[in-house]
Amino acid sequence: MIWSICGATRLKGIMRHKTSLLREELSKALLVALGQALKDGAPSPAEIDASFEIPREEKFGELSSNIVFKIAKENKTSPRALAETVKKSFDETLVMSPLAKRVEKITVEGPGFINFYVTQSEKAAVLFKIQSEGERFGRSQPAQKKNILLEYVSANPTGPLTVAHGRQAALGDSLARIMRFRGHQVTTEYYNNDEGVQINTLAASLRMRVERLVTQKDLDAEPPENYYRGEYLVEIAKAFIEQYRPTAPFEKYQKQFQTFARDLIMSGIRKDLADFDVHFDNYYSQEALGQSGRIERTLEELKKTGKVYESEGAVWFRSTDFGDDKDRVLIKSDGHYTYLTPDIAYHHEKFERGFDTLVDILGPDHHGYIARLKASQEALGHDASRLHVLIAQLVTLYENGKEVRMSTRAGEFVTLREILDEVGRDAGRFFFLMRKFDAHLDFDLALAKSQTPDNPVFYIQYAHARVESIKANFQKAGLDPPEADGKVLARLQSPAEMGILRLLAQFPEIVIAADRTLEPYRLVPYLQELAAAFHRFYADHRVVTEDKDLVSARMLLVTSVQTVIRIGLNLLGVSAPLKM
RNA sequence: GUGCCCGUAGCUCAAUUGGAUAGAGCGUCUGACUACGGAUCAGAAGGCUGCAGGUUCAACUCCUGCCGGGCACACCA
Repeated sequence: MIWSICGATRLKGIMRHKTSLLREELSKALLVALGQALKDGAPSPAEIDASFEIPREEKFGELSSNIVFKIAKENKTSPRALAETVKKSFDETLVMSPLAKRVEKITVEGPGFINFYVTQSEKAAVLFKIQSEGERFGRSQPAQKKNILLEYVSANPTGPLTVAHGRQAALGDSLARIMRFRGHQVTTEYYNNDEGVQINTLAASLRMRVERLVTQKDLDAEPPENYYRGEYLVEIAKAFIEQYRPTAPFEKYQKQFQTFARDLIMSGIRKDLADFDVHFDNYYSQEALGQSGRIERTLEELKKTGKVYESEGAVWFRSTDFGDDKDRVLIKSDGHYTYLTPDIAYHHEKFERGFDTLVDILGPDHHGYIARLKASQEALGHDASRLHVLIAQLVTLYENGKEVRMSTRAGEFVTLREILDEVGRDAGRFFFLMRKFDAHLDFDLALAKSQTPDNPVFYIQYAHARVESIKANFQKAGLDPPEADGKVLARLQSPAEMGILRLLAQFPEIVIAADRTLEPYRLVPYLQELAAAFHRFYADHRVVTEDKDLVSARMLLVTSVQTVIRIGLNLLGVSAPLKM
């Protein structure tokens, strides 16, 4: 049970609902001050709001505005001089304003930054907010609620998931969590390439393995170049033999070859994903798409746009009209579709299902694919800027400083399953998400496995567990439930405590940024910093003491840290253990 | 050759998307436990942000040209 939301804390504060509005209040006050300083040519409220930022360093206050830089020139004054005038005017009105209780002072620094410093009670008020909102803290309403289809992993069922897919899975799942947390409507989908050339190749590869096993010939020979060559197919071949007891001629099993490996591999993929705690709302079958006739209909629609032509016996899409660097084949001269064609129909269908935003997560080999896919949707009348294609870059595994070879032999690779077995779900996910998805990722297996403070996952999780033991200690002491009001919270004064308050207040902004940029990794350095601030506090502040008010205040502080760490880890898909 | 991404401390990466004295972790060196979990904490050293120009009040960030690395450039999927 979560201590803070089971009613143990009584909030007597009267400032509970004020905190979120401070920025707006300051915005208004600044506008007034600017109006007096300038007489005409004052910026719009939106411009002022956009000029606010959270200063990197604590000594520059809680909020900072760079508005004067934008308007000093057209007003023929220096930024610094304008800022001073604004400050003067602001100070004069502040005295009589209700803001006086919340804003301690404003200063002009550097070339003209206007910095706002808030009062201790204002800073501490974030604790009320966290206590009352609980697990929903940080969930600010997006300006625009989106209805998003997030497609990710979508690995061909021709082999087990690799580390690369693991990264995509971690990224997609975390993004879904973040977007949902923010209030967007999200549907997750796995596009299953369950028919086509690669499945035919898979069938042929399986047949070869079965034939070799049954006839006991060429068992150690390298499979042909274009076949799937992984050892996993030998296992599948054994299962096939177990089930069908095949005998020559093997042609008669063609249908079984076609589906057996595919379905077995797909169920393995689903199992891996489930163990990685990744779940999809839909699995979308390409085979079903083909049978529905949608591909043909989409082709007809494309033809009507006049962007389709025939040449050299093939059917082409004039994607160059939409910025692609060359036209693309839709139907090969042998009559088969290219890979692109069903995918165009699939994305068209996604838009037609009513989603206003599509997000695809693809591997780095799909880089050149984006332009043509966007071109096709543009041609079909969709807004291509609503299709976001994220390319998750490659993962290199290291163990004790040495690279773990991705392919020692043809068809051999490190699987997601191995990562799960080696380092576990939490560390696996965390490490996959630690870096920007479009940057190459170095994954240190030894570090991920280690249970020392060097390992960022353990460092953060430990902070969460540590709060739990403080709570246990508090209960053991048999103290009354903490009571909190402004007077009690005023006891939080030390730099370590103020640093934590500052970080807690920033959490909502971090979530917004992660959502806007589709970058879950932004939570990682934040959580590391929050955990570090907590450990620092812990080192020289005792929570459970004889001082009743101080105990209340600090209990509120540490449980708030625990709540925010839990929310943050949860958004990454990493567990927040109470004991380790 | 063309297009996209990247070049920041010895190593792995940040930098609020154009803001203030470029920050963390690891590694190196020096310290702290009869206290709620030392699975922790404090301190030091370490930089011409690949190079050269340009735009700006302000450039790691944007523009141009080089140098170095990665990826993509199929009637493959």
